[in-house]
Formats: sequence, C-alpha cells, structure tokens
Amino acid sequence: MYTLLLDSLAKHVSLTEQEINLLTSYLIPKTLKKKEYLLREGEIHHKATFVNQGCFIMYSLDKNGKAHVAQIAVEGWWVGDIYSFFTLKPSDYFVEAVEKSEVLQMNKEELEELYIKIPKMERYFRILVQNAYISYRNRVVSSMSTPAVERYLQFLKTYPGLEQRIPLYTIASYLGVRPEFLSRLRKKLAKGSIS
Amino acid sequence: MYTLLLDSLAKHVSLTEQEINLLTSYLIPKTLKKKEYLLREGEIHHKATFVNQGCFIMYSLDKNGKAHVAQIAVEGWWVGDIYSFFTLKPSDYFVEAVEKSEVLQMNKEELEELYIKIPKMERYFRILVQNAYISYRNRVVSSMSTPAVERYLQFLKTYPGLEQRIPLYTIASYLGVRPEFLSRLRKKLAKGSIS
DNA sequence: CGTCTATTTGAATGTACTCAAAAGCGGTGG
DNA sequence: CCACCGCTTTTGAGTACATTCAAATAGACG
Repeated sequence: MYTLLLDSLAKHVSLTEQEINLLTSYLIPKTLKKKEYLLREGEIHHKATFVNQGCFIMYSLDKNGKAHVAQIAVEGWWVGDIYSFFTLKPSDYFVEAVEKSEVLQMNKEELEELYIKIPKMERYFRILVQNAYISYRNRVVSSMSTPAVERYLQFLKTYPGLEQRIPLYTIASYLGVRPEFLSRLRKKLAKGSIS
Repeated sequence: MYTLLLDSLAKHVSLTEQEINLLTSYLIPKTLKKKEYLLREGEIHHKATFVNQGCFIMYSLDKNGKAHVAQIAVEGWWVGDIYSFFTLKPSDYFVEAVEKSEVLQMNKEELEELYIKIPKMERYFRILVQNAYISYRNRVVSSMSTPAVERYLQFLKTYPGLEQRIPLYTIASYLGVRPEFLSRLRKKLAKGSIS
C-alpha cells in the first residue's frame, strides 16, 4: 500500500518507523474509475495527492474549448495543481483519471500539522516543488526549440510504456501538436529505423 | 534607492520602519555595464538580486550553441536562477545585463538570517517563487497553443516599451522564433491595423 | 452487433525556418 | 567629425514542419 510512497520519500529524507506510522495514519486511500475527476476548474485543490496506481492528467481548457495537458502523473508521482493547493485559490485545471486509479490523499491542514510533527516532511515537499518548477522551466525551452519528433521521443523516455496506456490525442495535447500529426509521426518512426 | 523594492514588498507584506531599516542594511548595491554578467553557466547563484534599474536576461545555450531566453527582468523584478539559489547547485543559465543596470543584492546566508529576524520575508519570497512557477507553467501552455504573433502581442503587454530597449533577436529568442521571422511579424503588425 | 469514439489517411494550406544577401546602425579610431 | 567595421535587422526565395478539413477505417464498450 505505501511502498511506492516510502520509496519516493526515501530518495530525499530518511524517516524513522514511528514517523512513517504517523505519516501513513494521515493518508486516506481513494480509488477512481477511468474518466473520473480529482479536481475541476474553479475548485480549490486542498488535497495533496499521491498516485499509487494508475494515471492522471492535469489539463486546462482554452477559450476555444481545446484541452492542453500541463502534467501527466503515473504511479509514484504526486499530482494536482500545486498553485491552487498552496494559495487556496480556485484552480484553472482539471485533474482526470486516464485509467482506473488509486491515490493516497491528505488535506492541506493535516499536511501543515505533519510539518510541525515531522519537519523533514517540509523538506521533502519543498524539493518536490522545486523539481516541478524545473520541469516546467525546461519544458518552456524544449517546447520552443525542439521539433515535435524529439519531444515525442523524450516523452517515451520519461514515461516508458505509457504510450500504450493513454490515448494518442492526450499525448498529442501534452506535446502541443494535433492528433493527426502525432499519428503520422508514429508511422514514420515505425518505418524508418527508430530513435 | 529602495523605493521600487519597498513597493514590491508592500504588495505582499507590511513591514515596520524598523524592519525596513534592517532589511535595507543587508542590501548591497551594484551597477553593471551593458553585456556584463551577473551569473554564468556552471556557477552557483548565491545572491538574491533585485533589479533597481535596467534590464537583464537569463538564458541557456543548447547543444548547438543557440541561446534560449528563459526570463526577462526589468526594474522592480527579481532576477536569477532560483533553482541554483535554493539548491546551491551549479546553474545552467547565464544572467546578462542588456543595458546599463543597477541591482540590490543579498547573500543566501544573509537572507536566511533575515528570515529568522523578519519571518514575513519568508512569506514574501514564497509568493515570488509561486508566481515564477505559475509564469513558467502558463508559458508552457501558451508556447504550444498560441501562434507567435499573439505571443508577441502578449509580450508587448507584459513588458510595455521594452521592445525598444532590447534587441529584436533577444525578444525572438524569448518567444521561441527566429529573428528573421519576428522582423516579418513586426512589419505585418505595422501595416495591417494593430492588435 | 451496433454505436460511439479514436485513429489513420489524403489533400490543401499556413506558419515558421533556412540560407543568402543587402541594408541599416552604432561605435571606434584616425 | 567622418569613414569604416562589425553587428543587427530586413528582404527574398525556397523548404520543412505542422495544421485544417474531410472522409475512411479501426477499436472499445455496452
């Protein structure tokens, strides 16, 4: 149940058995069906959410009603609108389960409590936020300077096997191209020697 | 000397006269000539830097030696590689003065000291980091879903008048297009009724 | 099995890039 | 103070990357 989360924690902080017990006592498991929402535009995201199984996308809708995928999260990742979580402002994003999924959740107030009891946890989350920051910053550069094929290959590396779990049009949206075009890219990659 | 900074602070926290005096006592002014560097790739960015006058760009070089502008900062903004600052890891970026500039700086250790003496300052910087985060997140979506013309118009709104202070090729790099193309865009905008 | 949605394919178009060369502009030294 | 040099911007022509629209095909699910 908690293996993945403990692995993630272990990468950044080391916790005693007691601390682990305390931490896990705060977590509420939840399962979601395919296409269920964890968060909708306009809502405030007050739950920190760790993906134990399954896959989520976070996307916004532009004025033409087109979806733009800002984040993809699979097992072992935290998912959600960090900004809404920290500021308690309404989110501009939807967070949707792409497949049957299972998450562990904690309310913001409980997280604050936990910070006091286990200060190391604050460090852990600070590092996660820093990483999220970097990841967006890098994506700004790559989305502007790298052609779509390479961005797709990069996606394959970052999320191995995921291209078979989520629909093509979702990947296309994440990469910033139209589905028709990604379809053609895949075809080319399949013919011409890969990579 | 401190007007701009105090304005920026006032937007998020309210400080007593005493606190302001303490804060300003930590700040070291520095002037830079056009094309001087505040930070180079590989260096650790241990100074928080507020722009009092002038303009800076933060950019990285890709494997082909092409520059990609990640951030532009004018008077009233903080500039620099936040990630390197917080992690004390070497930066991937250059921070360069685009024109004769004047900044106020504080070392990381001194900032930590200040946090203890004026906890409100921690709040102020946390908000700034959140805003930087949002700004990159929005740029990811806009760079992928918005044509270059609109991104340019957006740039003009965000940085009024700046198009006359920094070279065209720098703006092009910030927008993710080639200079030749931005030149043509400008021409079109000048002819056809604007906006 | 049928329906609804997702993917593929085709043709035409538009957006942005490359390469090359000319024009403009700013600073520096004579 | 002017002439020259180097760098930035503009212009032109050809090309590549990615989109639109429309229609056909394939898959998924009840």
